Amino acid sequence: MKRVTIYDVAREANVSLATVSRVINGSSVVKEATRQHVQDAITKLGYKPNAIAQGLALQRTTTIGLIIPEASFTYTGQIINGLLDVARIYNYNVMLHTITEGITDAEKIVDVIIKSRVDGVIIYSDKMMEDSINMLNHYNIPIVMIANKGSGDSLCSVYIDVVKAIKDLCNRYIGYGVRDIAVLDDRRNRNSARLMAQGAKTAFEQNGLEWNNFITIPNEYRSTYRFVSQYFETHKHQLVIANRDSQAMAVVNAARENGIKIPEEMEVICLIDTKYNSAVRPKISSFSIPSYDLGAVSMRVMTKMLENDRITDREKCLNYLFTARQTTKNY
Amino acid sequence: MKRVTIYDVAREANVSLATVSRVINGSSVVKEATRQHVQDAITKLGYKPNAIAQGLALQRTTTIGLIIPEASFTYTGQIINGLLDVARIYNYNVMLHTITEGITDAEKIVDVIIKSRVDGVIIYSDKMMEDSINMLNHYNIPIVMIANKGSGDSLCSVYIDVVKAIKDLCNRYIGYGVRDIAVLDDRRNRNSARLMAQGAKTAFEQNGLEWNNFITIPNEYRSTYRFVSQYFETHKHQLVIANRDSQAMAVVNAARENGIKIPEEMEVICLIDTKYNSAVRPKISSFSIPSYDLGAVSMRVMTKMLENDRITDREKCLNYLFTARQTTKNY
DNA sequence: CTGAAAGCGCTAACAC
DNA sequence: GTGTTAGCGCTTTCAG
Repeated sequence: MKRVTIYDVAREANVSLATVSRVINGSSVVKEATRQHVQDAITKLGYKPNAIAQGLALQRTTTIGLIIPEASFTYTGQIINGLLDVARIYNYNVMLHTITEGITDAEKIVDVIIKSRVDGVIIYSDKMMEDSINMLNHYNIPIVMIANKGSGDSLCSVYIDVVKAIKDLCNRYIGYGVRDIAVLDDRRNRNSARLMAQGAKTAFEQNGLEWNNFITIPNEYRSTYRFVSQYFETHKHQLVIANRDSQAMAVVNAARENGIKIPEEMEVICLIDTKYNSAVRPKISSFSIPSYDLGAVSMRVMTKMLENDRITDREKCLNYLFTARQTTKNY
Repeated sequence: MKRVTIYDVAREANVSLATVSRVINGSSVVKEATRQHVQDAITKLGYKPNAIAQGLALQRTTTIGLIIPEASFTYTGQIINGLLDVARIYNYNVMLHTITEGITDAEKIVDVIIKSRVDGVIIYSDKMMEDSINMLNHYNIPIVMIANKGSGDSLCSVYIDVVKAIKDLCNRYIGYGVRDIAVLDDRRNRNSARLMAQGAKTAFEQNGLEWNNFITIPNEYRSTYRFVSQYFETHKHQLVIANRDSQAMAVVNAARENGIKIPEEMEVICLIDTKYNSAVRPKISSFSIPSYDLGAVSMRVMTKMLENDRITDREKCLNYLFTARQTTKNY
């Protein structure tokens, strides 16, 4: 099927291109009769405007780039859903890029992004992408960071205050008399792990205590489980805070296999929970991160930047909520 | 930063646009000296070709559209990863679209796809989307379907033979003397459930037996778990085959809560397992669907279609592999 | 080997 | 209200 262009429509409707253009862009100056005429021609020919040509003429593509870490869809999925739902409302398309830590070269991805002339880019980022962000910033392209605080001229962010979440949690437990609280590393999201540790440290310091219970996972272990199953042969804590629910599950399984009773002897809490938590026994006590909102809000922020709306808050902090389940005692 | 165009480069290098164009497209006719000269200008100015303008001139965008069902990233994630890895190799971009059954209007998404002028579209589809596929076919745009067999003029598919997988499995169990095999519905993927049932039915028929052990999940139940926890109060099977591992987990949990011993009294197997299966106890015996390959192969097929390579097989069947774990006895 | 010029499909002044 | 026309940035004949 030969692609039909605006010329074909113009000829069919006996008007000029300009008029057709006006009709498809909903300009109000067109006389109703001719507008109808053009509409008919459009449907008759099955004409669909060429977004590429529009993009070239308008210098905007109504497409945004989304960059996410590879293989992490379990916890990025909801973000994407939220983002796409909002994008759809505003008629934006989304170009998806993934990056792999240690493999993807910042330069390469920036290259692709810039060439594709997206109107903006949303990055679900770890600290590792600082490079890309700096380079993109140099091109003056609007950026929204998810999960990382920060802002700038054409940079906004939507994040969850991890530090505060963990700090408040630790403060509560310290209040219960608990002193042995450990934070488990997450090699897939080192930054989040770092923030959790910071929260714990702050809470302890506020109570005049010292904290250095960060459990590092050495690189040689292929999975969290591999490591913790060994770790809990010789360790035990009153409370272990993990990043993802899958890690918390690994902790629970490993601890139990080593005879540690959950939650009686050791409690486990995670920061990010996915729908799998509901299928798992015991259900992990967790924070619910509003992932969907994270995506939806960042896309909305992006549209504001692109439409030059006044942005009241360039750093949007979303709330988390703690839900006690089966891996914590109920004090 | 003002965007630098091919003109700027041409001026800087004291050549014509045509020459610059030749250089960036690697044409071999350019004299090495001028080519170097142009290269220098390009790096000096930080020039990056405008893919939109190229798209308009070449009538191709090196972008493909990917359509997946919303909210299903747990089992689509690997597909996307595979697809993007291959796309990256061939320098294709991927535009992501999600559809929600019953909500997204097929017409609307086709509209968006066509307007965006992608070179081809890959659809991870259930039978539901026949409409969209037909409409797209009408526009003569190359299509690759994932998970659904079928082919046509500009249509290829990459799939797993679910029927065969389940048929073989059932045949084996029938050989063990097992007769009470049930297949659990999946409301999120009715088609897959249907194919599983077909496989079971075929196996039984091949053995001169009748089969009608399909467990339908009524719509009023909000989750598989809600339903099965009730179901297993009054039912028990020798083997239950579920589609997703999360469903299998629900079955295991529900059965146990009703005093049914797994795997001694009832075995459970699922078709699709995600990485969560490894964090769960008991580990579900399952087929491993080569999701990554599903994505990677479809993208490779797509590049072949787009590059007009000879395609030997328009319907590519990938292999599954059964892995016995803790929810099956080892016969 | 390189340059001039037409065209890809559309928008947006500027005329009329 | 509608038409004319000059771009948007790039590729690609066709000359030279």
